[in-house]
Amino acid sequence: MNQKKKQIIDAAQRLFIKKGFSSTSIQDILDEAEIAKGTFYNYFSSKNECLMAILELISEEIIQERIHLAYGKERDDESVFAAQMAVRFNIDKKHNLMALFSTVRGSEDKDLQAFLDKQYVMELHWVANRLKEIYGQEIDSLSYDYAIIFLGIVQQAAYVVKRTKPSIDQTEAMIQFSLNRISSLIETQSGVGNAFFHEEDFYKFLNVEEPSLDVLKQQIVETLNEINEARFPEKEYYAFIIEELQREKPRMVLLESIFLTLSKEVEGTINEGKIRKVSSLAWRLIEREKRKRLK
Amino acid sequence: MNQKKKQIIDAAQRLFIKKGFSSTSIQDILDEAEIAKGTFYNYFSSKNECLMAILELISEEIIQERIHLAYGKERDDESVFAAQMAVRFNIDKKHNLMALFSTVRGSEDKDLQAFLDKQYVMELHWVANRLKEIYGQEIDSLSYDYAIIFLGIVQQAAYVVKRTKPSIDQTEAMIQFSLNRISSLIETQSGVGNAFFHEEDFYKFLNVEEPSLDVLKQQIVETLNEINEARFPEKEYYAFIIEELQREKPRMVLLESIFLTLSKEVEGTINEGKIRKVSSLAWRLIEREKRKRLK
DNA sequence: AATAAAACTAGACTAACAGTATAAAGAAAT
DNA sequence: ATTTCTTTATACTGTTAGTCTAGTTTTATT
Repeated sequence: MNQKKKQIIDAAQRLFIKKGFSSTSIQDILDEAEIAKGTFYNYFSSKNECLMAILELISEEIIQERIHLAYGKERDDESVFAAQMAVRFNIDKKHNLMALFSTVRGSEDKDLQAFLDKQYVMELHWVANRLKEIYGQEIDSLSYDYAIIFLGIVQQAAYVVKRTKPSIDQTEAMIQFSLNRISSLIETQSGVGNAFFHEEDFYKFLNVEEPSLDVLKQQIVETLNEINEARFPEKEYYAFIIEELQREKPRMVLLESIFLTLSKEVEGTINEGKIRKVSSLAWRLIEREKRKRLK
Repeated sequence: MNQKKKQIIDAAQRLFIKKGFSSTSIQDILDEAEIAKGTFYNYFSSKNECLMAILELISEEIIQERIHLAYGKERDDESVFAAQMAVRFNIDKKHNLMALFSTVRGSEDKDLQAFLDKQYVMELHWVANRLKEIYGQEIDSLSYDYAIIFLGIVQQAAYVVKRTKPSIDQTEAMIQFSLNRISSLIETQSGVGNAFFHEEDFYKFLNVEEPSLDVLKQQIVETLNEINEARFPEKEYYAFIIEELQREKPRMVLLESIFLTLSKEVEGTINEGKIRKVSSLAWRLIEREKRKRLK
């Protein structure tokens, strides 16, 4: 990411945390970032867009952290899932984001609304798939029902906990509470009744086709090419990844491992952002491949 | 309620529905209500306060409607509860309030936040008590857990339904879905494990003591006295209520019936608002008495 | 090194807005 | 009849988002 843009985002984030979103004026951001107004509007067309950029970064951070947590562990390990769920709350806490998110939840800005809906559905997909991995493929048709119920419990519990016991960190306990309830639900009525929610519903409302595997691959290669320059020591990684993706059956295990190393390698460098992006693309690819092979 | 105040609230509500909360300026409200700026600030110190007044009215409307639905029915009738839950969604729909509520959910205004928290906790209390009535007093210690889970499911489902199938009215189906899940949860694990949430937690965070029965009675009498003027035909009702409340053991069944008739009687008159308020106070009183007698 | 293109700065400017203040007209109460 | 409260109309202050322009600095290209 561009240095100025990063500078703006950092400043904005500091201020949003400190003063809240709506009490932070654009002028405040200009002062904090020590840039001119024109520069700001060169990168963002509004405060909302700046906010979206921040939220996107955080979202990538969450995905990244979840990958690390899962690495090397069994996919049906419930405690891994619990830890992965906790990531969102911890990162929110770290960035004091709760307030930010809710600021934005009720915005009347169409773009922002669409952006949040999209993030929400991505989370929903992820939860549904993880539940399937943990409780078995037989819950398949009900996995979205369960995902919605689970997210409902977690969010509601978080809301209440935050207001009743803001001092103590109850994140773990709260997630465990929600997990107990959802697993109790799943165990007693798996396969019973019809699903109320279906995967297809979400594609429709997101207005996106699930991208094909080939499209995903191409996006990864493209992004890699953008950063693939001789002077970087990670050059071999990039070459390998691109090569591997061309294969008939890319060895996903290898790729997963490479991305993990790579994302540590570039931590703090200029490429961090792009690698994070490419890595989250790759993760989706890997997920999809695994699912395909299960069927 | 004062005529000018009502005029302002009506205008504001129309505009909030039409244009959204944050896109409605105070000037817009002045134009719509055909009043001067000074008048507005005479009644509300900000747009937020005006909004709170609107939300409060709606909240009373919901309580009122729920009372009507329950009247004469068994307290453990699940379908009554389903209908009562639907009230909130239908009224929200009627006033196009979904947007309004979420607009406000993330506000950084302290007062507004406190106001919403309070409304939320009142809803939570109500749900917890209704669940106890429906599924038996033995779920007692867990009733807040269940209430939170239930509200979580309902809200999440509503959020998703609104985005996936905004055209069809799925309110009933969605509530039934949530009810099925919560009753399945309750039946399979009632009495098992410790409660995660407790009634006391909410008193603490609301910074309110649960008002004593006497305080409730007093509030009712006071409000009644404010409207108890000779020229109103409902004079006998008021006198009777006040008298009945003085008794050692007020006959709650009588009072409930009187309030029901009374609230119909004053519909559309100048006293409607006050009666609604007094009626919701009385309802809490009646609830409390019934609970006391069960123990 | 010269030049062209871009990114950036500083600040002026407009328009919308919240909220305060005031003076005068009108209504209600005593 | 007089006082008190409410309402109006309008002016004023101060803040904000966003546009625009003219000039400067940085970066890439030849």
